[in-house]
Amino acid sequence: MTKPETFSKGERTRQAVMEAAHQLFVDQGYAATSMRQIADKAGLALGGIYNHFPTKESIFSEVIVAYHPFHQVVPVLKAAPGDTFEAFVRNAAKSMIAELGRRPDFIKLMFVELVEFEGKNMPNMLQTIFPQVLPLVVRFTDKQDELRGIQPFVLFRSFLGLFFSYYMTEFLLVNMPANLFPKGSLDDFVDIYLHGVLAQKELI
Amino acid sequence: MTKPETFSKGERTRQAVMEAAHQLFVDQGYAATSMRQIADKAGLALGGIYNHFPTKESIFSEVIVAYHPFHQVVPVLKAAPGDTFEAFVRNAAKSMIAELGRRPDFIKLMFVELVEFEGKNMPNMLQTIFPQVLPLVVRFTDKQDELRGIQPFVLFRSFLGLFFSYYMTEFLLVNMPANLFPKGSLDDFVDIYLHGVLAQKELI
DNA sequence: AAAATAAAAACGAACGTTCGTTCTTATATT
DNA sequence: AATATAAGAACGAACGTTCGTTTTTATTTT
Repeated sequence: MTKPETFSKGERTRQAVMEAAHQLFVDQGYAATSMRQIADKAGLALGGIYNHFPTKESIFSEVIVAYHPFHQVVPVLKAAPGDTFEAFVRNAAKSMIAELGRRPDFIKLMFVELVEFEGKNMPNMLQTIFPQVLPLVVRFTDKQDELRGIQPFVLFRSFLGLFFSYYMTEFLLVNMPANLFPKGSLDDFVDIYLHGVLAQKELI
Repeated sequence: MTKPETFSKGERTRQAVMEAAHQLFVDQGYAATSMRQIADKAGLALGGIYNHFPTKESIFSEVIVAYHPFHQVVPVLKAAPGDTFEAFVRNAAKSMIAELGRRPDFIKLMFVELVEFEGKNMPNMLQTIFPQVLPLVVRFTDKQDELRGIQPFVLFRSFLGLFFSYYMTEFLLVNMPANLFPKGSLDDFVDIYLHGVLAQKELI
């Protein structure tokens, strides 16, 4: 008598609504997406949605939480193996980019929230995730002896910033006409970061 | 009789409409901003707008072009002084962050466009700016002898990425509750970048 | 197992409101 | 006098939400 493997009818359409809404929000933004579009895409009538969600905003709230990429990214960073700082960075960067790469919708979703809900009291992606992400800074403190005495927070922030920007530009380059900007390799970025923070010593 | 210093009445209200629209788009996004709000903020009646702009979209197009931050950033990067690569990077980073800091609306405006107009054929900020930005890569090629043999494009992209992410996180941290993340200093980022790309040698 | 009852879910028309745009009329500007 | 601009009422379409009702699913009673 464990958790039922089969979802109830209600639960299934609830999921369908959220998935449809997620796609539309990512494609068009929040305000430009209508309840009718959501209903059509989810395959039910307009009024039926309101058996599962009280308002349009509540759908967005739940989508934000459910499709939060840190559900995948945080554990990956937390568990990235590596005896040395270098090994950790190489593994962590690769895993993080790989996980994010599976979620090309993430940036759009984050931007939609930033653009259309900033200032309103909504479950904020960044605010809700910072408490989760912050403990990861320990992984940048316990190998201090190999580094050039940079503050752990700066280490962490530059790590996230550099590789997030790699992910973001990679995403943007895909949507560019022609290859104005040649795609790069992640290894180059890892290389730059490691040379940037490690004490002068041999690198692999 | 050169260009008139005094703007005609029409030109002045035209500017007022654009400024009002810009503020509202940045605050609320495009779809969530109504023509009536724009009219109110610009201080004229709804119908009056249509003497100057044919559609709401046309207002957005012109706002995008007029408020494009690269009008300030590109020249700054192009002219950043520096005999050595290190001096150039230090000056360029500082100037770029300073210029962007004067335009906290930029990120929002870029995101609004990305979120609400991607796919539609509009004057795209990134697409129109890449041709302008691309020539700047030469500043990363003519000092190759000081560097560790990294491809110029990778140099450039990691430079932009690292410092743009610095700017963006600085922007986000301001809108954060409390100081979950301590603010950093730009110098740390410059330091990391320089160690990351320079050949092993003394740094200032 | 069958029948009766309750609960959940789906429907689609209709509500009042707001949207972008157009139109007509009045007022400044030149 | 001619032109450009402002005003604001009017338009139909679309918006999010509510409504009463029907249909489906689940639970209880025989």
